[in-house]
Amino acid sequence: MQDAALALPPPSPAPSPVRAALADADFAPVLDSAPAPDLEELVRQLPLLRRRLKPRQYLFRAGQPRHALYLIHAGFFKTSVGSADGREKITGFRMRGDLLGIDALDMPTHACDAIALDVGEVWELPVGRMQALLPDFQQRLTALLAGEIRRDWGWMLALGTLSADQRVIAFLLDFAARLERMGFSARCLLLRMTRAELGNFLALQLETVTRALSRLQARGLIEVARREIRIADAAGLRAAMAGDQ
Amino acid sequence: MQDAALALPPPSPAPSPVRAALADADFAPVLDSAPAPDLEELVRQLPLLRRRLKPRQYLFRAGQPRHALYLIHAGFFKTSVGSADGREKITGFRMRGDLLGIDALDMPTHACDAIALDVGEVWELPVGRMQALLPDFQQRLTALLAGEIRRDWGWMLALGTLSADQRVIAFLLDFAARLERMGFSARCLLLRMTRAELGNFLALQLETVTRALSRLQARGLIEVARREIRIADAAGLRAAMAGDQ
DNA sequence: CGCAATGTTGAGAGGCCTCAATCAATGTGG
DNA sequence: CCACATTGATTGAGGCCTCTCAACATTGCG
Repeated sequence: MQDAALALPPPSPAPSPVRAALADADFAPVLDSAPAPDLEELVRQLPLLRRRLKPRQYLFRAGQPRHALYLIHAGFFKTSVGSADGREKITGFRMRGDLLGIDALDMPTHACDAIALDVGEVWELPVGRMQALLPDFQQRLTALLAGEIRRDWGWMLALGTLSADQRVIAFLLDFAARLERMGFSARCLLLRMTRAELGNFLALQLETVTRALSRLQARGLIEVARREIRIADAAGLRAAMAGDQ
Repeated sequence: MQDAALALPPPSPAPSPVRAALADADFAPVLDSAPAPDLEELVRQLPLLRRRLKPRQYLFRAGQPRHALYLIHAGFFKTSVGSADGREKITGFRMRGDLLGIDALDMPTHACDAIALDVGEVWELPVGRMQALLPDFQQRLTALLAGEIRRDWGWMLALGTLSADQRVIAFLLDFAARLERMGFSARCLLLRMTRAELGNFLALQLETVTRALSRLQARGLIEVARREIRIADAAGLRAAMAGDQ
């Protein structure tokens, strides 16, 4: 659901059984038969520790002891992994409703860095107590983990098969779809990350991101003003991502 | 643990708290305090359905109903995802001990294709019954899911920051490490996949893979004979991946 | 044995990277 | 309140790595 923008058309009436299984949206009707409420809705009453963060502040770092999971209540975050020789890769941009720290559920310490991109608030979920309070908490964790895997695979597919312009489009469409799910406008995006961070995530140099945005603007598909991006022609973007360069 | 080769040196005594948290090996001592037996060991007695596959045969395809999980008992497999417009990406090469299908645990249908690279045998694990039989089955699933996420992140980092030669080295070292864990030689690799499949996984063209292998051979680091690869200088490979080009 | 699939190597082109300069926005201190 | 430094974004020029297209060798199989 989160990456609906990545897997374009609906399941094709194609040769092999089914394709494009990455689009969780295809299965939404099935899953929604039991109207599952938000995790945030469920834990609203609980006396959770709430933590506020300033821009650029670390929520946690790889290697630090893992005390709990963190449900994002407000703000935007990035998660990243690093290698010993200094290389670094942003693994995702996270927003309200996302759960941070699940990737290290089986470890005593965190496996990635989590950094606030602006002011943010997270709710601390103690895993042990949660399982007692919410009977299906483990199920939810499993679903979130599996969903993260599919999301990662979707981006691996995108980064491995799309050109620079197409990757930027894929990001814009995905970001717009996620904002829309949160009730914001899907037309007017306010990027919370720098060009360098966007390039890191998309496996591009920051100059290439800038140039791609300029090209898309020149084609009349978007309007760029620093970190504010208006989507002028969503259909055109989708076509440009699937069709030609 | 599976990708020890990806995250090179041990945690650095560096500026920020800790780095290189991707190396599960760092945590092995902690986790091994409770000597966890293989999943295969645990289910050996159970009356599981065993399925044999021929080379190039699909175990399952994206979109097909998910009946169970599949524990690889013999052979090598690849998993891949596809987009509606025909792009495809191999998400991993799987071998004995790996569990196939967990990425769709929260869905009624599979989220990827699983294809045997040679003759193979899988054991069918019915999720529902497993949870009754093995009290910590859910825990194991969680660990496997989280491990897959970290593994994916490790490769996203590699593909996003390494050159063609370095990516090939990363693959060879990872493959060797996994074979060694299974009791095979870490010096003599028999690749089960074509150059095209390897290139797809590493986000390279097949010719680039061939050229990279040739260059590594010319530098005396490996010996290539079609799909048989002898690692002549493991330390040199590691240095070439971290250090220079 | 001949065909198909796979792997290797070469030549050329192109997309992205690297290096560099410029500009805008922000905030800091005198 | 403004000079100044800092950060981030944009654009240009040139080079290199990888891709593309092609030919050829090798292996395996019907």
